[in-house]
Amino acid sequence: MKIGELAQRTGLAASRIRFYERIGLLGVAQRQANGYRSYPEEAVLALRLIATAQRAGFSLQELRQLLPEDLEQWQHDELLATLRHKLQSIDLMLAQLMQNRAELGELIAQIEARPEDMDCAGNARRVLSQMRLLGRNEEAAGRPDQPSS
Amino acid sequence: MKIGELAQRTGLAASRIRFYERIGLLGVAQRQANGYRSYPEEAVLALRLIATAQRAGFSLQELRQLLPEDLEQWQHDELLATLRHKLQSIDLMLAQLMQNRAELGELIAQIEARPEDMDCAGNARRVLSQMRLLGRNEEAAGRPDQPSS
DNA sequence: CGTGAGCTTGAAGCTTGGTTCAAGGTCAAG
DNA sequence: CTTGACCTTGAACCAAGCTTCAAGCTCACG
Repeated sequence: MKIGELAQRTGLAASRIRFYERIGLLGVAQRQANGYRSYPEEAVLALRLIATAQRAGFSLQELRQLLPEDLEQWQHDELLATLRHKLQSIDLMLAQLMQNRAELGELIAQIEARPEDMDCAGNARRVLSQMRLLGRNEEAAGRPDQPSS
Repeated sequence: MKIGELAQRTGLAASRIRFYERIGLLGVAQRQANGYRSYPEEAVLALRLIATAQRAGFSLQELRQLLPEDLEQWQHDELLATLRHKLQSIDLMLAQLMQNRAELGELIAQIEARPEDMDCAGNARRVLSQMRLLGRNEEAAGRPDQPSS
């Protein structure tokens, strides 16, 4: 398929696909006789993986390192090793994402921990101070500020 | 505390803290008589929160919108909704990645459990085509997305 | 007093991840 | 055989998110 179709099917701009090829994230595409790039079906999946991984927080740099070079001349053992390596890297992505998730969850919990406890002065103040701190950090804490350190 | 101490305690560069003030993500810091910025204790928490949220995938733009000036009348529901939406999208990424992982695991198992089947051309080709896809291409589940502006 | 560490400013620079543009070549339809 | 959609290239441009630089002020210490 030509780049336009690939772009349409992945939802990525053609310029972006060319860009990925330029920086070596995608292999060099085959060419038709007229010079047009020609992609196999799998390219759709490849690009979707890249997009997903990006959303998962991976830089293109990282992805380039994670995706091995030329599969054409792979031998069996080598292949298995690479696949397993890939599995590991996916696990790594998962770990990172789950950490992201946990951090976000924490954030939510902190903010959520305010509904009824509002009248609990201690908690309220804690939450409030965090909220305030989100707004403008320099207010409150009304003490003069001497060269403290 | 002065900016240097704040930087040290948050692990962020002082330039970065000034940058956040410049773009309005942090409120304007109070000044000591000599013109030095002076931060309250809470600034430490504020910056950590920002850093955490960033790691959780929020842009500074988003954070600025999420953390409006007058937190006093902050709409918790709105904020919580946004955070939860973010959480969902992380979960979606997780699901996609886990599917990738499962498929890859299957593939490895297939290849491993293939002592004699090698001469079965059909199977070999199927496996090979999948392998190829892992090389410069890779499979993924998911839908298109526009990660950046 | 002067030396160095730390603070100030604005402006310029850098990296990442692309998009846009200009100047073309290709191709199917009318 | 022209028109318009689609493709090619390299180079320029862009936004986000910082860092670095230059030039100067402040402050504690010996």
